Amino acid sequence: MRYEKGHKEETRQRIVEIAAREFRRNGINGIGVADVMAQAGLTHGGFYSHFASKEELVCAALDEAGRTSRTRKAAEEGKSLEEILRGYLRSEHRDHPERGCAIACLVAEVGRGSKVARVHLTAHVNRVLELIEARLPEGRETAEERKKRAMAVFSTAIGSLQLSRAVTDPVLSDQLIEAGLRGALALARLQTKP
Amino acid sequence: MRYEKGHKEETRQRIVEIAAREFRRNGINGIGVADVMAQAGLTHGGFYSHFASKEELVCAALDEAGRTSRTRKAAEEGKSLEEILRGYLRSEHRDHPERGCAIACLVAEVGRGSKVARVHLTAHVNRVLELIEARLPEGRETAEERKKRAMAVFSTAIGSLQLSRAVTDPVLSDQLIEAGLRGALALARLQTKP
DNA sequence: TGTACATCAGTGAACGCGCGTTCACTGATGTAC
DNA sequence: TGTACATCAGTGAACGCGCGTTCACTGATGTAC
Repeated sequence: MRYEKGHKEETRQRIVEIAAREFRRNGINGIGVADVMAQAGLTHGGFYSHFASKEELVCAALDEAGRTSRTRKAAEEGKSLEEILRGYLRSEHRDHPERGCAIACLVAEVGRGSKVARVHLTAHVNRVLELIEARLPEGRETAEERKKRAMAVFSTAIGSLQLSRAVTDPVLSDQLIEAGLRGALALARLQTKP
Repeated sequence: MRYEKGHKEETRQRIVEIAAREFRRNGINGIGVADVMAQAGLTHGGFYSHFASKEELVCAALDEAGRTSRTRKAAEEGKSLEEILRGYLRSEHRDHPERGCAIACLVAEVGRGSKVARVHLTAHVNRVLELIEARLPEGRETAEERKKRAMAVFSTAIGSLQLSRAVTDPVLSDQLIEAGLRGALALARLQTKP
């Protein structure tokens, strides 16, 4: 064969990594297949020997973003929930969506998109929720209550991050991040009642 | 003149209302100028006698969505924050983005878009935050603390609404809404500490 | 060892399509004389 | 009162462009004999 063994897999991986970055930066509609391929040093025609469609790339990119998520990495390193949330709700994350949380960048767009992509996003969401839940302080609550506590924490985090990115007032933007952090931390400590 | 006085204004208003609906439903990139005009019973060519560009329509639609926001309406009717949040975090709202919160639908996309559109979204965000803040239970906190409390409440609300829309598991979706509601209510009651 | 052939990742022209935008035009009405 | 002209919201063909996708092809290498 022309290329060493594993070459194609490496190329595919490179494409997926670039896509994961560019989709987060520009939105799925904001970046084209040809652009991704060019960034990988290839021409657009070769794309379809790796993927059946752009949608398939979207799914692979969502998985990749989930797999390499810094939140997950922090969790694996044994960081506490507070540390994880502080890593998530900071200006560096706000200013660099391309290497940040894919859910915050793409929830709405994926939500409007194909079922398959939504399934991949859902898997990612579930993993993050489990990760948060496992790090919640103990409490006398049911498993479902606990799960909902994690959901509220994560909702606060992605909501404030997104708002902080969209808003034009830099002071407001900073406040949103900080408010989100405090809120998420407070909810993590809290046992919500029905 | 061919048309009665005010005709053009009425047409423009019709276009803006349809755009506000369709942008929320499909995203800004998901609906074209020609489509909006067709829904208004017009042809696409006439669009540019009303607006200089699609971007201008986006701004007008964001303003319209803010102006006719059900949250704002509920607030004007004297509803409490709890009632407002219960109106926001319900399955009906999740299932009908087209007549719901434009911020939840479009934060990310507008955030990636033009400065002008972001300015209009920011104005909308500020109005919602003021509205929440004014309905927060009293507390011994600074004005800024209070404002941040409102921010955390709103972040939780839009975050959980968006997640509930994107996720494919209907049980999880319902849980996300409920968790968001409880979380937002808890944060509204809470005085977060620095 | 040398030659013919098979393989296959990647190329680049081409396709159809939808988009935002432009523009010469229409035609019903109001206005001027 | 009648005629000529001005107005202007809306029409629809056309524009250039970028997109996702297809496909015949290339050319370096491995394999068969």
